[in-house]
Amino acid sequence: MPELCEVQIMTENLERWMVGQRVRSIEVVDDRLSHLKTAPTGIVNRVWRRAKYSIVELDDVSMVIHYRMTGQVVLEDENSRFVRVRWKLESGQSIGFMDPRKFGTVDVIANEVLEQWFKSKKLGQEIWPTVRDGAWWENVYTGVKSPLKTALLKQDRVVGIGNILASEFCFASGLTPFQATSSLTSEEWSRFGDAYYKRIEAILLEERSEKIGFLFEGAKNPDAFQVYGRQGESCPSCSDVIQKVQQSGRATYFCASCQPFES
DNA sequence: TAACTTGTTTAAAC
DNA sequence: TGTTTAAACAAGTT
Repeated sequence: MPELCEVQIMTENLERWMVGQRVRSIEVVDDRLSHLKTAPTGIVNRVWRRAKYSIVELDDVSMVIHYRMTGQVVLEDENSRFVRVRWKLESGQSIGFMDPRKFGTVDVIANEVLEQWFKSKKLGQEIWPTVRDGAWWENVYTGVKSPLKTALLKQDRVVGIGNILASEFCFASGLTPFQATSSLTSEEWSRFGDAYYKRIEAILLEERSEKIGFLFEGAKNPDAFQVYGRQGESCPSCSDVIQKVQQSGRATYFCASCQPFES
């Protein structure tokens, strides 16, 4: 479930591993990614993130990685499993795209059309590292009536928030996930603006490493997650119990005391 | 075993 | 038209 924080960390890792290095060959393991067999190799000039994508930029083309549910990039070792494609570097190192459920994608896009390619995805605005204040959030969700938590998942407004961060941000700002987005006051948006950034920073701090712990089998969610996956546990800021409900077909976690809903 | 998990796209509904 | 919701899809885990 890589979202903004995890994609950011994996992008930083790819940057450290690959920039300035020559990709000597690309080894396709999963035939769904056979289009990578003919992808150009060469020096990696830049690695950057947009929304939940990592972009590995060579001279003429970029490889655009989307992790979906279970994708990860790792510096391969003997423990690497579920590798669908690997990039062999001149240094001898191998970068693997591990993806057990195979939902992830790696597109090869010519640099000259990359901007257009992203434009077709109709992606919204970034919320990190640029700090967005309450007025910005209020403005970006103008005209959105759906419940707050559902609205946060709309990638055409704001990118990077997935089902985990959506619950986390609501909790951190003391807002109910069920409130109509259009009914939030400026004061509430202001609280949201203060809270979300701190949550991202805290999660980045805890998760930043060569491997994202919670993405691996059997691993526990980070302590930095305050409500996600914690149904039945006690709320970190009061004595109430964290609840889990279905909202628009997705799991939503919240504390009814800290995030009261009065309709 | 079948339900559950997710981000994204498409279709349908409002 | 713009917005919202539901369904569908991928495949492995429980």
